Amino acid sequence: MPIGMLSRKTGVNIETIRYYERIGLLPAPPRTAGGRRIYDDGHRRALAFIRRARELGFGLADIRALLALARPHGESCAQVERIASAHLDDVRNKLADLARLEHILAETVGKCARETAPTCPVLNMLDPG
Amino acid sequence: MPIGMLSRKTGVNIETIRYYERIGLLPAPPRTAGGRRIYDDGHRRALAFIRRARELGFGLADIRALLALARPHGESCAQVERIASAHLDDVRNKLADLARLEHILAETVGKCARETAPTCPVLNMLDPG
DNA sequence: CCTTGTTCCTGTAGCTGCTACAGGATGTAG
DNA sequence: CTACATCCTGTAGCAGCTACAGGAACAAGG
Repeated sequence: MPIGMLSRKTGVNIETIRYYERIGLLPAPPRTAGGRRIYDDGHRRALAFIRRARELGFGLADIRALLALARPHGESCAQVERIASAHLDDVRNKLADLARLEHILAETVGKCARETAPTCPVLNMLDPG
Repeated sequence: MPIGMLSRKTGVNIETIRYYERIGLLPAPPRTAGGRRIYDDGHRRALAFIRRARELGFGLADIRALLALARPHGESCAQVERIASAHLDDVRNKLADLARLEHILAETVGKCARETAPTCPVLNMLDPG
């Protein structure tokens, strides 16, 4: 199948597919006589794998490692788990940061609605006096 | 004060201060005869403002707008509030996304610990079968 | 066979928000 | 007067794409 169809099937942008090939994340497919890429179902699965991993927030370096570990099926689960739980830690840290953010912002914007302050509550919070 | 002291006082990297100047976020200070930047307390306050706003997740475009609105004190609070609450929406969306992520990852990594699956649970979830 | 329209190709540059050099000039303390 | 810290400019790099420009290839209709 040509790149456009692969793009439609996986929901990954054509430019992004070529980008993944360029950085060596997705294997380069064979070409037609005219030079167009022809993909098979193996490529489709690999790209779908990458896409799901991206949706879960894994970085491309992690995904590269995961793809490598996905080949010899069976023994390397411990390594996979290490990558995944490191990423989970990361996500939890970001979550905590964002929650703190949300709290402060919500509070400050809330003051705007109550309209009791003489100066803008948002600028007030940002201004170091 | 020279740039290094400003950096220490605000916790903003020297390179970042120069970067802010280059993109027109922080006004260019006067220089010594030898060409070194000399900052005053106004610069310090502006930079501290920028820093707090960055910590709250505002983008540089938003900060540029906020800085402009911070000058004519008093009337433009509505615009400030619009920027802040748009950002708050953004933060809440990201928060929801991350929470979903966290849930899926935690569940999957949890399966690894229970060790009952024949194949790696993480790879299993990523693999589109 | 020829045209039209779509798809595809390569290569480069842009985005955000910094950070990290290289290679040199300047300021300050002993 | 010499060290040494601090500063200068300019460029290039990071993630992870996205958006062109300028051209070639293919499928379908006449």
